[in-house]
This record gives sequence, C-alpha cells and structure tokens, in this order.
Amino acid sequence: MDDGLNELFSALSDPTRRAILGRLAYGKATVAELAKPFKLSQPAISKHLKVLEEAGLIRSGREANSRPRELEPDAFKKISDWIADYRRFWDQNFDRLDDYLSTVQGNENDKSGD
Amino acid sequence: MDDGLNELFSALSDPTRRAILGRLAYGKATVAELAKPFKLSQPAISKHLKVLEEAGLIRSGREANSRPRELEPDAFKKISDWIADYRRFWDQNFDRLDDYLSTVQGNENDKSGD
DNA sequence: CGAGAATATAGCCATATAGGTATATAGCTA
DNA sequence: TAGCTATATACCTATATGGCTATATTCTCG
Repeated sequence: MDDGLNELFSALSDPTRRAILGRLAYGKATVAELAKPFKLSQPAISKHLKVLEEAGLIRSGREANSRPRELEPDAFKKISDWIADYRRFWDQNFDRLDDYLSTVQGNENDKSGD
Repeated sequence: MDDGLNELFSALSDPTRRAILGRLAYGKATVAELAKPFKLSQPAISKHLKVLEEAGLIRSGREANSRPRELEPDAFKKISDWIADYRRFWDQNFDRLDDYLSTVQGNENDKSGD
C-alpha cells in the first residue's frame, strides 16, 4: 500500500541528497566524486548514499576499486506518479494532457521523428 | 535556492500527512473531519496540519467555529517541477511530450479531440 | 456573560537522523 | 604479501520528530 513513499520522500528531504541526485543526473559517479562539492566528511556522504540507495533512488555498481553510483529511474517515476494524482489542482491543461498520454501509449510505433 | 523543498519533502515523508492530503483532494475539511480516520489524538493531527501548512501544502480558512483546511496547489507544482528535471530518465516519451506541451501552451484552442 | 465545541499550544518521552572521528574492509599493484 | 586507495561501519553526540496528556484559546449560542 505504501510502496516505499516514506523512505522516498524522506530521502529527498535533505538538500545534500538532492544535490547528489542532481550530480548523478549527469551520469555515474564515484563516492569521492560525489563527496567533492561538500564540506562533509566522507562517511557522512556514504551515509547519505546509503539512505538514497535504501530508498531506491540510486544503485551501486562495482568498478575496480570503486563503487560508482547511478540513478534508479523507477523511484523517480514512483514519486511522479504520486504527485500526478494532484495534478488537476494546478495544471489547467491536465485533461488534454491525459488524453495525449493515452494516445501515444496506445500507438507506440508512431514515431513522428524527422 | 532551495524554495522550501526540504520542508516539502519532509512533510510528505509521513503517511498520516499524505493521507490527509489525499482526503483534502476531495475538498475542504475541518480538523475533526481530518482526524476521524486515524487513531491519533487530536493534538497529533493538529501538529501534522501545522507541518503541512508550514511546508505550504495546505492552508487554513476560518468558518464559524472551525478552521477548515484545503490544498495549496503551488506546493504540489513545486514538487512536480523538481521531479520533472529527472523525467528523461524513465519516460521514453518525454521529448515528444515536451513538444506537445509547448504546442498546447502556444495554441490554446487547438482541441484535437479525435 | 457562561458553557460548550473546535482547535492550538505546552511540556514530556522515545526514537530517528545528521554529523563527527576512528577504524574496518576490499581491491589494486608493486 | 604489503601498502595504498576507495569506501563502509561502529560508536558517540546533538537535535529533530512524532505521539501523548493536560491545558489554553477562540468562537458560537443561549
């Protein structure tokens, strides 16, 4: 019933963690790279990464000596889905948007590129 | 720089508070009405409401003896905007969607209903 | 005005969280 | 294997948070 929203929102409530996600939006990064912009200790960053990973927002890889992190899209989608339930409150175009989404999803190969 | 995202996400990290927002999506409600579904004490609910209000997710009105709460759409939009920056990570249709949005916004009366 | 209803505030407790330093672990590389 | 690098874990401290009970505040109404 909860789908981890507690952990998700809680993880996002910290600015350091959001900044880390912002950095990861540009691509995979090691702990050291992620720690660089902050005045925090390395263990503090590791702790934040653990919180993010347990919330499902990132995942760890293994590359030689390091454990690079990258974003885990599903978690973002989960949040987006939650917020979408409130969309009608602020988005005047929401109804038509909804129509459009049904359209593209039911017509996947209509790739109107070029 | 922060725009209250800390408080926003923090407020949303509690299931009681999310449930309250869910109830308010159906319309304005008094504290007593909001408290009804929970086993929590009335002060506990009042505290949750205070957190929600300070985060900007709801606002209080005044009606006779009661202080009905209602949703504050801007806060939801703020979150939606934040998450939108990550949309390309999970939404394959995002680019086309983006196109569509520019289109409707620049062409309000183009109602392409079938 | 006085009583009662609706809600807020105060004060207390238990647990969670963020940060730090010290130390442990894992994988290269000489 | 020894030593170096990268990262994680343990443990401690301070503060924040959620819940409770008791009490205060604010209206409405007779």
